[in-house]
Amino acid sequence: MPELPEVETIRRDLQKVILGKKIIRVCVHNPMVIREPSPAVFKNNLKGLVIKKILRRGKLLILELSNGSSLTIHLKMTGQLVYPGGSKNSRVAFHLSGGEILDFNDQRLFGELRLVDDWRKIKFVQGLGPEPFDLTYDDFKDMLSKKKTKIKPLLLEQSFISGIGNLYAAEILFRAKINPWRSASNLTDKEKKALYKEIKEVLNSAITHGGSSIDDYVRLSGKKGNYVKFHRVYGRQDKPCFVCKSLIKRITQGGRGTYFCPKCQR
DNA sequence: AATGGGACCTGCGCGC
DNA sequence: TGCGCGCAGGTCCCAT
Repeated sequence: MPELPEVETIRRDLQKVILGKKIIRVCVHNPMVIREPSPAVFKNNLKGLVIKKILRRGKLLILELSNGSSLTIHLKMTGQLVYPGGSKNSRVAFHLSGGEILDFNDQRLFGELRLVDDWRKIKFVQGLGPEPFDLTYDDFKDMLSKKKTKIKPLLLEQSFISGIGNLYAAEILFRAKINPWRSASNLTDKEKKALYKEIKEVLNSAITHGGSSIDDYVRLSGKKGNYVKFHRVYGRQDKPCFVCKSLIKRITQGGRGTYFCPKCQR
């Protein structure tokens, strides 16, 4: 489940190997993942364009191209980018100059590829909240005080803050010692400060270690990310807390699994 | 505004 | 062995 750290890891990986390469040909093996324009136009218009810049906004990957348009990629749950690729199971294969292939794989077909004139105008992008690393503490504090929502679902809201998903929300709240049921506006200043600090630290550390390879996520090379060994709560239901030995709980909030330590997180 | 549910998909692990 | 079911969670959409 690629979240900000996984997408940023892929962005950095891509930057090292495909920047400046030309898209020679696009093979669409499953048109479902191409959301705009039509698959035929998508294929045709990408041909001959050079990859000029590789950006990330929230969990969205953006490849800016030589004619000013952009290829945007949302991996959703099971999307992967692999290079050098060439897998028979890929959904879309981008043949690049130099002879190698960039594969877009996606088991569950939730992923979204778009070719757009201006990525900033995509509805999804317009709805995104601030990037965690651009956010000042004062702004964050204000944002929290205006929300009565439970803090865990709030962290998942991309319009509130962009890039955090189910896994990192759990890890961040554990490290900030905040119970997932707490209301955002009721957090103490100390808790808000801890939360602000842990959002940056957890995401940063996860990027440093190449993201968390659970389920389908792999880096561009196909290798796994190493952050799973730093997980404190995610996926650790009924296992002892690393801090206090209480058993980690799994509850459901807004239809999503939430892992936490009932003793450390009050 | 907050909250809950279903939809999109598919493979996996479970119980029978 | 094999079948059906629930589950995983990013995002959108609808209902309350």
